[in-house]
Amino acid sequence: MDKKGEPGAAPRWLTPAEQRAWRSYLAVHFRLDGRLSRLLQAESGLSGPDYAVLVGLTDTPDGRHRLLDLARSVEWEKSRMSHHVTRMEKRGLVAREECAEDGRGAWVVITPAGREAIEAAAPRHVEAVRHLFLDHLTPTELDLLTRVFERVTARLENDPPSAGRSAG
Amino acid sequence: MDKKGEPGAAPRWLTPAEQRAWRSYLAVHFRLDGRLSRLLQAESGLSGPDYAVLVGLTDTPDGRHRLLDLARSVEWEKSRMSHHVTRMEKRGLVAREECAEDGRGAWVVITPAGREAIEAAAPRHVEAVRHLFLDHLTPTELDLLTRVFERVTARLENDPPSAGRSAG
DNA sequence: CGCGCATAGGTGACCCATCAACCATCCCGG
DNA sequence: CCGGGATGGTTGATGGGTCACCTATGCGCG
Repeated sequence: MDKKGEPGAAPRWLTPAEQRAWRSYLAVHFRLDGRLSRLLQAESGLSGPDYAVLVGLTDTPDGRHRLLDLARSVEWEKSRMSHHVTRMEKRGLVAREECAEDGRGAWVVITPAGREAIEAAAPRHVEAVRHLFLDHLTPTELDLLTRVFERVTARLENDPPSAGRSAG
Repeated sequence: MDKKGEPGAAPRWLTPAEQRAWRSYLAVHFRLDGRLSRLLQAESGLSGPDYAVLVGLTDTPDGRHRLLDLARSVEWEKSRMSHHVTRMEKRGLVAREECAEDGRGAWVVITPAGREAIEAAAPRHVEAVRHLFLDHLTPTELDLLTRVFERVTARLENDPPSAGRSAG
């Protein structure tokens, strides 16, 4: 990461403080991700994506969502959701149902087995999130982190993928 | 994410502030990741992992590392590194060489093409990291984030994967 | 009504990551 | 000098993610 010189386009390398910040972010990102998904898998037989889908489904009273809505709620593309639902269907965690109002549509419904799975998984997962992350922040830090990250997310959203900078 | 009641084991759900913090973290994580890797791919024809490998290789003067060292430097398992090196080898970005000192060993060496690739990619990538993330933090925030994240990483490291909590 | 575009969803190919073996070498003790 | 564990690295199966493309339905407009 620390490259020197190389002028010509004057790349503006990161300052040491920026580097450190960025690397610390990456480190948390990688480790936390790995730990949480391995725990989830080991303790509940669910992958991170499985968990996300089931959480998405349980936030509606009847445990059903249109496929694309569900995809949007966890920020996936429809094709990923379609593939994933197919796999989860085979494992009996969710089911597809036809949609009367819209002939092209499909409902994704959580099955009793799916409900059991997430009800077993959720408390442990929440514990892990606390234990591995939240518990190490003071309330002040938690608050600041929230504000910063919400701001970053907002900026990411009104800066459309292909614009912003650089000709490309 | 907001589940209620469900006593019996008294799961300690997240407080609203904690939920917000956690969700803001996840949002940044997903979006930033997606954006950065798509940019890298589009502008330089490198994936995130490709970039990480090349960066790892260029931090030594002769652009070579033992496979396992390289894996450790980017926090991968050896098998992932082996597979990835195989693919990058086919694309001419790196090469494998036999290791004289240790008969089982293998060197991974960056090729001239690899060097070109990363020298083209790095400035753009750094710009993107700034533009999408660092530029939205004040120096104070940057600093606090660094401290918090370094602390979290440290805790993750001395809390071994299978210990810490919960019977299982 | 019929054209055409937009939208909901599915599919297959390809790449990537993980896991569980596996092989070779090194090194230590006897 | 041999047996065995540790170490360095590879491989193949499998599940997951992305992309490009395809189908079918909905919907507006002339």
